[in-house]
Amino acid sequence: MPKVGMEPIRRAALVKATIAEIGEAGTLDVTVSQIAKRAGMSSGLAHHYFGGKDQIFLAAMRHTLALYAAEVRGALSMACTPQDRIGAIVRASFSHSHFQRDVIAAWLNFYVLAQSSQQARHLLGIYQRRLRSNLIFALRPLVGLRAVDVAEQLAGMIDGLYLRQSLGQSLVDPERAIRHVMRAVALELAQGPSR
Amino acid sequence: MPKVGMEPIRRAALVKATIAEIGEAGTLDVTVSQIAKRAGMSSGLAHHYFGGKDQIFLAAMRHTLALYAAEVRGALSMACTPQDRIGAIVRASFSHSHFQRDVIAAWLNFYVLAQSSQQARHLLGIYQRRLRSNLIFALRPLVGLRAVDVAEQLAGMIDGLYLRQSLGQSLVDPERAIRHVMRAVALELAQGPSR
Amino acid sequence: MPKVGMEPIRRAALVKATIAEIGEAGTLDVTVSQIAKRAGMSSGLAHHYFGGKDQIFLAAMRHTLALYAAEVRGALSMACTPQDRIGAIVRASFSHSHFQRDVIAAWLNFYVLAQSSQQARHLLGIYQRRLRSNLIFALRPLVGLRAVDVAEQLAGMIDGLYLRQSLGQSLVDPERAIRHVMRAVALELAQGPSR
Amino acid sequence: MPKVGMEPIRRAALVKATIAEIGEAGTLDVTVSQIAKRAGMSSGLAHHYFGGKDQIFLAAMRHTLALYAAEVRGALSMACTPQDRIGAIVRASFSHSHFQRDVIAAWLNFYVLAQSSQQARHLLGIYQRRLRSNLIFALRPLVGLRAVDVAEQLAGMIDGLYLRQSLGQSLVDPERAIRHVMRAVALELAQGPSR
DNA sequence: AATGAATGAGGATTCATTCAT
DNA sequence: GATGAATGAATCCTCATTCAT
Repeated sequence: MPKVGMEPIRRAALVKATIAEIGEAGTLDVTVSQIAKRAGMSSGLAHHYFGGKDQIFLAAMRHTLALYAAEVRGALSMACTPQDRIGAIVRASFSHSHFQRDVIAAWLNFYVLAQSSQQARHLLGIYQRRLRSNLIFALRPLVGLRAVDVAEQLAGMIDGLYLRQSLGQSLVDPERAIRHVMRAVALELAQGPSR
Repeated sequence: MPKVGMEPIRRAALVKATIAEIGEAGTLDVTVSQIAKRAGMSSGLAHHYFGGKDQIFLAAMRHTLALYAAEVRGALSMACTPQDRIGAIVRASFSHSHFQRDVIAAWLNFYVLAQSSQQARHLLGIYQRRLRSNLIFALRPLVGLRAVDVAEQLAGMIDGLYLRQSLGQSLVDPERAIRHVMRAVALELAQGPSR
Repeated sequence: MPKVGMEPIRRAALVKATIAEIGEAGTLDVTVSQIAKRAGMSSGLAHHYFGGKDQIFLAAMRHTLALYAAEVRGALSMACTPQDRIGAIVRASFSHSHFQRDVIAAWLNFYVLAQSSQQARHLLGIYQRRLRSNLIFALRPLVGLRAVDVAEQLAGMIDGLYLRQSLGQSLVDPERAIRHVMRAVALELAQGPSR
Repeated sequence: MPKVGMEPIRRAALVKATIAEIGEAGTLDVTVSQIAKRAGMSSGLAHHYFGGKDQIFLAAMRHTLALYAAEVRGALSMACTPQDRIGAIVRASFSHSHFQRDVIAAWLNFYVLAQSSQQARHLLGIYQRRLRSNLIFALRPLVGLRAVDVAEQLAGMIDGLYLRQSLGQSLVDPERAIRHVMRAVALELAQGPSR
């Protein structure tokens, strides 16, 4: 069964399996064996490629964050006006691929991991700062000095609405979440720029 | 060494130790022995009183939620106007006792626990519904039909700003969080009631 | 089955089992489970008392060294003349309890352990220095300045004859080993003191 | 990349790497991968050539023993008198190539291996018997019937002094060891032949 | 000939839980 | 009521060995 050039394929399979497994269990308490099995390989191989459970988790986190970042970047690239930019960010945050029960649960667990893992904290910090700066950049022309405050407000609302889905008994509804955020944006914009 | 009437004291000590331990570790991966030791007793006794680790966690969660609920209730009881009520809820959500690194981390972990524990999910559901209904009740007179939407918006913002603190490298700043939420409230109220 | 005050008993049983197991296997490649089983307890308990495999090995080594030291001390306490002292040391080195296939094999393995374990090296260093200084002390009155050289010679012979038994197909013969060493001693003493 | 006629080169590289690795680690707990890597090849190839880890160890041992034997043989071939023969054996035992920290550690580990491996024991037995018979042969003309006893004495001293170097914190000093053994020889010879 | 991908058994270690005292 | 001794299942990780390429 040994093949050559399998490394990227194996790694991708493991990352995907990790997210799925965490999402399904709702916990980081998944075993390497479970992950490996879902990815169609032995636990030994998982260790071979990643060196340990921690590294597997971090890789999964990196992947998740990268997917999100790519989604935001793609949406932003098509935005012409500041208003569009804000909409792009919000919509990407609740996009189909990002806004699924499993992924949300994994994301939540990454927040927890960040409490005890230096590296996880670092990764999540990058996400948070990027979201913040993307928002500020888009808001500056519209609300001037209030941009920082509004960005924090919106970032909080995005994260919070996202988080609250992890428990939602009802089906997740991205449109509803998007509408909530955009409503707050509209009200702020209506105030015009500060200074 | 056996004493009578110790049960409530022991239980309280264990609950407190559990929150502290989870908060410090940033994880639910704390051992019963650690918790018991911090509470000044043997692990066996912890089991004796709670029956198992899960029950200890649930008790800690119940306690945390009850504290928060009491804080909200207390604040609400002094509020006269709808506006006051909203302010009371927001302020309670970021109150001193509730808005500390340790407690926030524990809270975050309870969200995670809720993914895999029916009972934890139930408890957290109560919290979410209560927050939502408290907000709706206060908002109804002010924004009419929009109350539900605004309540969800605000609940999301509260949870999100709260959550974002768990990673914040900077010191937690309740006033700033409160200001963000109240600003959104003000803008909504300025629209007047719908219908 | 839990009892109180078992710790010293358990520890002693584990130490004894460790030496027996190493002796029988001829290797440090024995599992904690094997040791624990031979000592009549679970592997978990072995860890509980010693904290890890390394610590178990070190304890076994310490015990072995202590036994030897006690044997030497006892023999020395009854020696009146320098000659007696030398005889006591040599005889203790090949005493019944010390000169058995199992114990010799364990001892040999401790030498190996000392190559990679700082602590084991430390322990063995103590043994070597003590043997050396005991010999020098006894030899000084008899051979004067040559004491150091003769001590090293004898120490080497003792260790070497001891070591060679670990492979001996023939039955180990302490008397023969003792005779070899004492013969070398006699020849040196016949030279009289230097300077 | 496959080449022909590589076998002897590969085998030699592996043997050398094995001794170096064991010497460095101070343990037989080295992996085949480590050895293969040091020898500049894959672990698979190491298995291909030797069939298994045990065989690699045995080959390394055989090589080490052969080197020593060659050294002794070479030295003996230039010895004319029985005294010279003894000196040759002793000097070879502490020759530069043989008396290095790494090699000594490997040698010690081979002693351990001999406890659990029939074949290793066999190899070491050959070494021991050869040393013994070489000594007896050289001693017979000088000490007559005492040859056997003296040979055992000297063999013990050689092995013991060699062994003690493996722990020596001080630099290894072959001259000193040689002097110790030769001193014992001189004293015995001074007694003249028995019977 | 050579690689390194892949497996899977084995072992140290941890920990919730039980229970004799 | 209280302890902590004791168990054993569970998990991470390592590594010899095999084998497709």
